[in-house]
Amino acid sequence: MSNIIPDHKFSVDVCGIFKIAEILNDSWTILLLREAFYGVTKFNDFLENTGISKQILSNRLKHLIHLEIFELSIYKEVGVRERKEYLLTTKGKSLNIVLLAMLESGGHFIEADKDVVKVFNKNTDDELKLKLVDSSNHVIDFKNLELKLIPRKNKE
Amino acid sequence: MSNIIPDHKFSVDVCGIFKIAEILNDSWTILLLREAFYGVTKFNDFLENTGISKQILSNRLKHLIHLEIFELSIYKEVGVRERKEYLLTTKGKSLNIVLLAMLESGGHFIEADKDVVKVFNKNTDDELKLKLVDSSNHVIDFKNLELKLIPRKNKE
DNA sequence: AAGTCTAGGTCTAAATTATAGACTCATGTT
DNA sequence: AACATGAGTCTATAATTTAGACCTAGACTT
Repeated sequence: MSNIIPDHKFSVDVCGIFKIAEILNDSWTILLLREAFYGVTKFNDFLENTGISKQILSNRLKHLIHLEIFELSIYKEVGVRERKEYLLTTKGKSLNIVLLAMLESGGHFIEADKDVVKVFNKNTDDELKLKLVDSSNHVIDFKNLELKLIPRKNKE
Repeated sequence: MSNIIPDHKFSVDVCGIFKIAEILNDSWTILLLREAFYGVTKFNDFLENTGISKQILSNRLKHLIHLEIFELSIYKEVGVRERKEYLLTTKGKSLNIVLLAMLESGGHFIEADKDVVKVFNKNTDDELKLKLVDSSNHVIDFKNLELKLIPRKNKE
């Protein structure tokens, strides 16, 4: 079987992949979210960690705020000038699953002789993988997967 | 806690997220992979389903072949001209987890009154979610997660 | 009080990329 | 022979990115 999600085709506006494609418009945005998930919040830190230009950073942050992925927060410590922070909203944090999937999947594209970052249970040191689980937390194989369109329209 | 992956910061070339950012250079690439996962294989089908231009489609397909995500396959049925197919390689299929994460997470960005696509167990109709599981397939909460750098360098 | 430093930007010109649409070219069909 | 189709390429225009100079307000130094 060639494709993982066979015999399904949904219109563009009901498929979350399309929404994410709109959000992750370019690879800078992915890198900014990566920084955010690593805990970065400040303009200059995004700048230095990613090598993005100020112009693009400014545009992308505005866009991500507009999408309610980041929110702007001003914080002030005594004796220090106030600083701006770009914080992930709840909606923004919901993207963590995408970042974790990228971390896991991207490992396959790192050269075999390079070190690689993986995810572990910090209590047991067991390596963790993303899998599909049902409502009882049982792992379900990809081949038993089906996509369905859930209607949410308010009709009158 | 603000960030899901606190107190970690790895250099760019050991983090799979960076690799994926390189691969998903623009949103067309995400949409092409989406089509591929839905089973599309032909140039013209990618063209019609996504609205991408021929030029960009041609470039992106070449790039994805270079990355070993797609492979070119020629197939021929009797009495019909031979056709080209762009098939996902094993490496390409390893991106399915990212697409599934996008599907799940992207649902949060679809307007509340719009229909939305979700993932189900086709045998039981139970809704499926992506979660981190350990080697015994036990679900582990995000807050018990830790990132570690796995050395793979061949030293002599 | 004058000058300096810093965070978080904006402005500008040049280089790069994207886009639409016309064109190509080989293989099949009528 | 004429036409259709798949899978592209070519070209000119439009839009984006990039690097780097410039800006501004608040705090610090002297």
